[in-house]
Amino acid sequence: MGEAVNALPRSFYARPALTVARELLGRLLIHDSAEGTTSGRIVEAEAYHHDDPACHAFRGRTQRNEVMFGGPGYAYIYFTYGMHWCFNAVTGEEGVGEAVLLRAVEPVDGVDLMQQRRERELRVERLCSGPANLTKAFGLTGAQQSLDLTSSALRIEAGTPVEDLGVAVSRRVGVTAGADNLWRFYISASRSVSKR
DNA sequence: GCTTTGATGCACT
DNA sequence: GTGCATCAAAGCG
Repeated sequence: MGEAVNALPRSFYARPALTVARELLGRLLIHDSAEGTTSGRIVEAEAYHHDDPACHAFRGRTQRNEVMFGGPGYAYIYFTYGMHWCFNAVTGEEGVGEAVLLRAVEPVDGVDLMQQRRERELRVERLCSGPANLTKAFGLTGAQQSLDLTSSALRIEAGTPVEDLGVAVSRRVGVTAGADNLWRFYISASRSVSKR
């Protein structure tokens, strides 16, 4: 609990969102909470490059997207559709405004806790399949806003990077602006990917 | 201020 | 495959 020696360093995030999104696959997302620890292997991520109309930071700094400009390696968590939380890792240099949306992980530790939080879903491979499913199973809300992913209760460790051959690319889910960009990456063999 | 939209998930057909 | 719940932030004027 609380150990961050294996967490990916800030330099990992201080690169373009496109690069970081692909390289986050296979990594380990960990959240230590009062209820216990949950962790999972990242199997799906989308890049939101600063020069992209679909990116929350595209039109400049606002109260909502402030964290995206605060430097790489921090958690950007936002509320959407009136009921869902989504979790991003801020990427690029400070002041740029871009991030990677984590869309799905394969549960590793804390499966019982995830099932309690989800209440509904019983199949393990689907507990964190989808950006809002993931945040619910991990207990992530605005309370974790801007936590340091390199050294806090919410962090990402090295895990096992995937071979290029195991990575599939597609359009991002639910995006209208910049829809043609193939900026969604996922591990094609994983049962936990949210959409095919 | 007032309206529109959305990086969704789920129930239902 | 389709429709809906539900509301904060952005966009507009």
